[in-house]
Amino acid sequence: MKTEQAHGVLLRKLSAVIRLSNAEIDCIEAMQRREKCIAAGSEFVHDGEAYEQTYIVKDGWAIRFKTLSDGRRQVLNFVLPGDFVGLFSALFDVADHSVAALTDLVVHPMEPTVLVGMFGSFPRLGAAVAWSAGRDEAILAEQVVRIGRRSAYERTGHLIVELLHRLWLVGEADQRSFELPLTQEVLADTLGLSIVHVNRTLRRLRENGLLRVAGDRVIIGDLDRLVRMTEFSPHYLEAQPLPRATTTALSAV
Amino acid sequence: MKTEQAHGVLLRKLSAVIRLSNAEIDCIEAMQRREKCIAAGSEFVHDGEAYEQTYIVKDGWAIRFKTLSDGRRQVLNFVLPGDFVGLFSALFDVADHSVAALTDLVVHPMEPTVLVGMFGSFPRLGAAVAWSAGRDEAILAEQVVRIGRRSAYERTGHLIVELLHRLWLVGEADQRSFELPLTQEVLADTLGLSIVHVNRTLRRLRENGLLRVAGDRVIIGDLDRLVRMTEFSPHYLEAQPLPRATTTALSAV
DNA sequence: CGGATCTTTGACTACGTTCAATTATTGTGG
DNA sequence: CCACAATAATTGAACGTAGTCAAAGATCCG
Repeated sequence: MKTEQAHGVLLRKLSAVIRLSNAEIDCIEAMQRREKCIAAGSEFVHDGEAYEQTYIVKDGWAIRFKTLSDGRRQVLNFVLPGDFVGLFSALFDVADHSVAALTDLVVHPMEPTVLVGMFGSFPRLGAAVAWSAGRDEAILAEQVVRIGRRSAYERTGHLIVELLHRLWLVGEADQRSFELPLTQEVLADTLGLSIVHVNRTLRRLRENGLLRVAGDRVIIGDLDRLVRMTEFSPHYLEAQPLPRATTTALSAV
Repeated sequence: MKTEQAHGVLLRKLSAVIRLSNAEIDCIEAMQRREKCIAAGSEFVHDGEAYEQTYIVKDGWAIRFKTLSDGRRQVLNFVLPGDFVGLFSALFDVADHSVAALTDLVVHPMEPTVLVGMFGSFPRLGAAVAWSAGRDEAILAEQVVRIGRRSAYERTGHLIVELLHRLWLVGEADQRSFELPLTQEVLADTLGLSIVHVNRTLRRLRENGLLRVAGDRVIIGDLDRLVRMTEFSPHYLEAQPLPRATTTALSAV
C-alpha cells in the first residue's frame, strides 16, 4: 500500500473531469471524513441483500463479483483506490452483486442519501461522479469483450495492461510494474478461465517476454508488444474534461 | 412492431420507479417530441467518434457492440423500446462502443445537454433516469457472468429468458413467445460463441423442449425448467420504487 | 517446523471452433 | 410470379483451446 496525496485519489480523479471549486473540494472531503477498515477476505456487500452504505475506497483492492449456486464465481471488476462501491445504492433496494476485500481495505463509508444531496447541491460534482459511473460501465463493457471475444492469451495480457493504466492514474504503479494482490484463482474468476489455464497462460506470457508475475508483483517485459498483441486502447480509462456544451448547461442549472 | 401505449414505454418504465408529477411527465414528453427513423442495419453511434445525440428508442431493436481489428465482434447489450442510447453522451467526448439498428428503428433524438438540464430541473426524474442507467449496468454485469461462467447451453437459455422478461416489461412479448429479430450471427456475437455452435445449442434446447426458434419468433416450451436450468433470477431487471430515504432526500433538494 | 494455501506440471477429456458443403429463406428484377 | 442471387440456417468431420483430475513443489504463516 502507498501513501496518498494530500487530498486523496478520488479528488485527483474528479479534478481531471471538472475544475473543482473550494466548495466542491470541501464537499468531497466531507464525504471522506469517516474512515473504516475492512479485513482482507471479508465480503462487505452481499448479492441480493440491502446496501448498507456507499463507500469511497481510500486504500486497498476489492472485487465486485457474482456467484452461481454451484460455486462458479465471476469477477465483474476490481475496485481500486479512488473508486466508489455502491454508487447506485440510493436507487436500488438490494445489491445485484457482492463485493469482497482482496487486501485489507481502508474505506470512507457514507449514507447513500449523501450522494443524492450532493447531486442537488453541487451539480458539477454530480456530473463528475456520474462520469465516474460511466467509466465503470465502460470498464465492464471492455470486460465483456475481453471474455467474449479474446483468447485466453490476449485476455490475460489485456487485463494486466488495463490494471497498469488504472493504477498509473491513482499513483500505484511504476512505469513497468505494480503490485498485484491476486491469487491465480481470482485471476481465473476474472478472466472466465480455469486456474490451471491461467497458470499456463501466464507461463506463456513470461516465456514470450511480455510480462512476468513474481510473488504479488507484475513486471511488464515489453509493453509495446503487449499493447499491440492485446489491441489495448486506454481511451475508456482516461479522464477528459467535460465537453464544453455540458459545462455550459451545468452552469445554467 | 407494436403499438405503444399513450405515453410510451419510457414513461411506463420510469413510473415504476417514482410517482411522476404532471410536470415530470411533460418533461419526458418534451424529450420525445422529435422523431427520427433509422434504417435496419445502419450504425448510428460509432466507437471512438463523438456522440451526435442522445436517443430514446420508441420502437425497434438495436445492439451496442465493439469490434476488434480482425473483425471479431462482441455485442454488449440489446437496446429495446424505452431504452436510452448515449445516456452518458454529455459526459464523454467520444463513444466507447458502437450502436447499430437491427430492425428499422424509431427514435427520439435530443441534445445531450437536455439531460443535464433535466437533472437540474427535475431531480426526481433525474434519479429515475439514473436508475435506468444502473439497470443497464446490472444487465451488463449479468452478461459478464453469462459469458464468463456459463456453458453455451446455459448461456443461450439465460439470454432468451432475459429478453423475455425485458420484453414483458415493455409489452412486446406474450406469455410464452416473442419476436426475435436476430440472425444466429448476432446471437453468436452476443453469447461469445461461433455461429455453428449457436445453431447446435439452439437445436439442443429445442430437442429438450425448452424453447424453439421459428423464423424470427421464439417460443418457450417449458419456462420453469428453463429458469431452473439457467438459474435465472429477474431481480436485476425489475423496476422497484426508490427507497424511502432516497425519496426523502430528493424532496429536500 | 508443519499445516494450509497457492503454484506448477502432466495426462486426458471435452466443449466449442473451424472448414466445408448442403439446404432453406429472403429479397429482387425480369 | 418465377428465377436467381444473396443471406441465413443446418449438418458433418477434424481440430484445438481450455477444462478436469491428479499429484508434486513452493510459499506463507502461525
